[in-house]
Amino acid sequence: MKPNTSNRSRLSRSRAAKDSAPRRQLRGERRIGQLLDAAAVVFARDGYALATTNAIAAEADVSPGSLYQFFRNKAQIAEALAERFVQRLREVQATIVPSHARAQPLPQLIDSITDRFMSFHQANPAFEALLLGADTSEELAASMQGLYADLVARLDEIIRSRAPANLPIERSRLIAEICILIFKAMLPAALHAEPRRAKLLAAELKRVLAGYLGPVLSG
Amino acid sequence: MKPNTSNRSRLSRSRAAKDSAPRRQLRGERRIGQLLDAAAVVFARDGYALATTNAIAAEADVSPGSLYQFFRNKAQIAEALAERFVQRLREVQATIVPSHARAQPLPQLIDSITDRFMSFHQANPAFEALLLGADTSEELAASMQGLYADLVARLDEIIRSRAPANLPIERSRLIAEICILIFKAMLPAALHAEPRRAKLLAAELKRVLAGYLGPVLSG
Amino acid sequence: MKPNTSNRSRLSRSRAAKDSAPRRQLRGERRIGQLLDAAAVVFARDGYALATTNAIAAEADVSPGSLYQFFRNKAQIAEALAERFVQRLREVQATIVPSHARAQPLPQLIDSITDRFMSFHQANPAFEALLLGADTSEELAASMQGLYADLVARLDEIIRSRAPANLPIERSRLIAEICILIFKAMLPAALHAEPRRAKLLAAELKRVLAGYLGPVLSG
Amino acid sequence: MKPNTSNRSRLSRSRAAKDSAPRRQLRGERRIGQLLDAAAVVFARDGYALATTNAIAAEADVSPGSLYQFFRNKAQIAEALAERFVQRLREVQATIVPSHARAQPLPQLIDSITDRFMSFHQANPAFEALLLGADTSEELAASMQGLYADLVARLDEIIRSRAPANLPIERSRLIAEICILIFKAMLPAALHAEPRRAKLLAAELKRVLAGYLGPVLSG
DNA sequence: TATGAATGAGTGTTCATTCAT
DNA sequence: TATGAATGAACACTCATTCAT
Repeated sequence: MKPNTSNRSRLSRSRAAKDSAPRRQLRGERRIGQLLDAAAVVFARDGYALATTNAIAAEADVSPGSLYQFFRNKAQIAEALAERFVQRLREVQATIVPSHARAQPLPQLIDSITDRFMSFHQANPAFEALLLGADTSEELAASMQGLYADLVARLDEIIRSRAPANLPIERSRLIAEICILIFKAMLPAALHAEPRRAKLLAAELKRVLAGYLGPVLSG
Repeated sequence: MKPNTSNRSRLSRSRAAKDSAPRRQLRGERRIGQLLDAAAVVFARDGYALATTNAIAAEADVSPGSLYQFFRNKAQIAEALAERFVQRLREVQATIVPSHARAQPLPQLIDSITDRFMSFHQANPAFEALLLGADTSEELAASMQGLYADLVARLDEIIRSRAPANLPIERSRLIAEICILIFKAMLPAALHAEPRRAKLLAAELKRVLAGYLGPVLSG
Repeated sequence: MKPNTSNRSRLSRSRAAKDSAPRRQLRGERRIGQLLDAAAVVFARDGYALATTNAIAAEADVSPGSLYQFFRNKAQIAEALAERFVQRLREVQATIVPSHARAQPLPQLIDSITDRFMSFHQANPAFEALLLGADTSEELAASMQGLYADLVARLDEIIRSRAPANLPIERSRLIAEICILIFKAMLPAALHAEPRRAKLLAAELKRVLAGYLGPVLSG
Repeated sequence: MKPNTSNRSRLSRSRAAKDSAPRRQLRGERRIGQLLDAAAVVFARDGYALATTNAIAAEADVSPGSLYQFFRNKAQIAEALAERFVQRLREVQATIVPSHARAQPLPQLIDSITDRFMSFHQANPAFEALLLGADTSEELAASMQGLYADLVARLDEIIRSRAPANLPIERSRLIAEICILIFKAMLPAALHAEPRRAKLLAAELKRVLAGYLGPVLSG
């Protein structure tokens, strides 16, 4: 969310006195928002590799030059967008309260969690493009990796809260990772299928997870 | 397997095979092989979208024009490569004998099948790029779709051979599809991980499948 | 006259014209002018088919990319150039006043009209390349067709103003078309000949037209 | 008709003793015939500039390499084809007997001549492509120029045979040239029009020529 | 002599990025 | 700060021509 810092910090310091600075900054944030919205649309439509910065600028109703006022390059747009998704995902995660999680029967828990993430993806189709765009920058990969680690940690926490105490830490972490991998796997199929099939796939996904987690957790 | 036919067929049909023709033809086949090998390297390295035909030609130590003697365009290279993978995969499939499959205990069956496919992917890393390259041509997509359908059918057959007779056909098909999806999901993680972790992931994958299939099959 | 609209319209509509916008727009128009001038030179020199967009860009002292900021493709350059010729030709046509036309003796009328068009072609040698480039786009063909229709209509009008009232409409139209065909035919010969011969050819052209129109018109 | 002479003469001399030489030569002539037929088809279809040597070779059911055994380059194919047309045209010309020509009334004479040439063009559509392909080689241009000169001379002869004796030579030549120009002008229009319109145009063409020649010749 | 693979400069076009205004 | 023209290297692909066989 602080893109192109190297260029801007020097400037912003020397202008801090002017009273129009905050407004300008605000305008900048709004522009960044516009651009990320546009990027989300374009990435979702064309995929990361085929998306063009000009298309993003056009979608944002902004000149190509303007885009580069806020982002160093195409990769950084994806990174910023990923960061935004991270924040939104954190909000989704926040709705999963461990204390609740412990109280529910397993199938119900799986249900509620998968449903939450599924609808997050439905609402943010560009996230998938970023997730799958394997050829993006290292920084984006790192960003996604961070997000992934967060998710894993969260899920790990939930798993551990229901698992027998003697479950090794490495194993619970691995299980968490696997669950996310499985989810990621079924996501594109479920998202792009027609509704009837999508429902079937979602139901099956839950069965898979239940079958996997059942033996480990207290059901 | 006879690429760029459109350019060549008119000639080849009406001309009798001369003395040196077979050798020349051989040279052509070898070139096609070289080119596909090169394409596999480049696709695996850069992904389909970022791979350039010039890079493929260079990797094959061939001029760009030469490449187009055998392939109509970039997409057709991917298609031919996919076709090649399809054939290799069919060979892998052929080693999975249903009668054997019925005789084994479930975990062992899962083991042997996943190991086979896993090592196929290890040996053919470009296959992943084609599998994931969402923006490829429709024909390639169709080709991959055909391959996918074959796989599903095969797996379905095995599942049905072990499942209770009253398992609805649609459900066994769906289960087969899900198994493949799961496998596809874990593939990149397992392939790109360091060996120790790869082994862990593979083991976990088998647990997932066992957990999923166990309740359905007699095992 | 607003080339490459498809790329630009989305932006330009929703953005208010800023202070320096008109100057920039002016620069754009000037560039378009430069490019069309360059295209005229290259088309005249090499013909449409052999003319390359890079050559046009080079002739205009502009990068190849720049050219595509204003024109979608090679065909559109030709179209824009044709449009420009159409406008210039319309101005030429405007100098042919029907009332005058009626008053003059036939040979003098033919003289003035052919001279006008002849010098138009001398001043715009690229027009010939476009007129003759059979393999150009459909849109260009349509554009030229429209121009042709205009010319025919104009000439038809003049012919009818001098012809006996019972001359069938279809016939006067046909005569107009023939006149233009003849003119078109003699054009390249006259344009590329050395001045002395050019004069002879022009004189002969007038005789041809007079010989053709004389019996039909009251002259 | 002696293409690529520089390469071949040396060879053929040293092989003249072998008794299979004539047969080989015969085969060569046949190949050249095939290639020129193919070139005619392709030039007529695509125009000179867009025609490719590979397309010609394919149309002739011959390899690209073979083509270059007989022709130095693309331009030379056109030249050879032009030469062939010249010969065929000479045959057409031969059917126009000056003694007959003198005996006929002018309109009838014009009729018979234009009809002959018109049907020649209908039978040899590639000739038009060569005639119009302004961007071809200088040698082809020269070839066409020679053909043109022949035609002019022939027509000139006919004109002079009917004209008053005091008609200056330069003028009769010019008249002949103009007639051919006019014919050339109306040709494409007439050839590519639908039959009804083609007939109208042909009739009009004759009127033009009659109107032009009438005052000069004894009708 | 015939083949068809091989060449490589060149084509039209794109697009991430920069720059003058 | 915003604009959009400008850039130029790169891309997919073509084709006249050559060359090994």
